[in-house]
Amino acid sequence: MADHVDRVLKQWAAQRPDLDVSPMAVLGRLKRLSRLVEAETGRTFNAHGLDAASFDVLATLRRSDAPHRLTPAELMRSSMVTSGAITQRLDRLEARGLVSRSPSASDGRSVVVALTDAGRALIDEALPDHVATSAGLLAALTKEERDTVATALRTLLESLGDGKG
Amino acid sequence: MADHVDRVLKQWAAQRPDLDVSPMAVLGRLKRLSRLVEAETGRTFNAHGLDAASFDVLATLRRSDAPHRLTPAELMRSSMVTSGAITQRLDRLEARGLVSRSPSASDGRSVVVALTDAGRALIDEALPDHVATSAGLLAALTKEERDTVATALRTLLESLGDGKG
DNA sequence: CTCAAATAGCTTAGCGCTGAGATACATTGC
DNA sequence: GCAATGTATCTCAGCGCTAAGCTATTTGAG
Repeated sequence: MADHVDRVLKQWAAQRPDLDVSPMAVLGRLKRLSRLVEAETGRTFNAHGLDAASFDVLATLRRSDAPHRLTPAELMRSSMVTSGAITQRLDRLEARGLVSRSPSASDGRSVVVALTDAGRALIDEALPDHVATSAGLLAALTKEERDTVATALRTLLESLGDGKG
Repeated sequence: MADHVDRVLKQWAAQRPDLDVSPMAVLGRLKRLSRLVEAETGRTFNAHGLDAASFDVLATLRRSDAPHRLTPAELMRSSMVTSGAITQRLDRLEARGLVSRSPSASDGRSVVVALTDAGRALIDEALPDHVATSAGLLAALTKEERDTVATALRTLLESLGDGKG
């Protein structure tokens, strides 16, 4: 029973026995799994005329309190992409009529992004599918295993400063 | 004690209590952690004049049996990127004199990619740094926790077909 | 042997993101 | 009140990747 990373670790043990490459057992799998998960969830997004970037923005708006409005700066902090990326994501979503931009009343520099009715309808339609896809991706683990992994990943995220950012 | 994903889960519980979003406790953290790890390891690569893509190719060659030769197709299967991406990665590495391409003796369609002396020197210099960075990223977990996570991630990868591919 | 199907590698248009920088407005310290 | 600093958003050139498609070669079924 060996996955790709097991083979990689074995190769390193043969070629560089002086190095302790055990961190790769976690980080190598994290990277590969992340890619596979992105590919699979991406298919669900596509089925609803979306991609991961658009879904990310719509879902972030949707889960914020009604009336589902956030500024580009808030979207940026939630998404881990640069301000330029948010501008472009919003350009695309606005062109499709899924979000609206209006000037902020309280801050002359800022903009308020809101879900339109069409945007809200689309994300509410895509969400259950996305959740089902996500559950399917984790089906190989028991609930206890999922909790253990979630807890460990949270510990790592907190140690890296995610949570205050 | 709450990280970004805890807040997201709480928002979903308030906005869509009908959905079981618990898979996001794992997948949301996987995504964020993956991004943070990429950013941090990327800094180490940069410090050696590399990026993740170049390091990936050089490391894959380096850990294969001496004389560290692989075909583009083998590099492609190891890296989870398309053949076009491999062509371009090799173009860049070849231009810098870090790898060489020569026609395969046994298959007229194929090419053999080899680490040059300079390429091998560079990857051998960068590797210990990368391993140290990787270990640092996991410092918040005990060895037992790291093993538990690695095992769970392997289970997931195998369930998704990684390992036979 | 032959020819259709599979495989290897390369090409290129288009895409989303980054990084650097510009502009406008807000806040802070004096 | 005002200058200096910080913040919010947008712009855009450049980058690496994908997807689709091309050529050349190998494989395998009949």
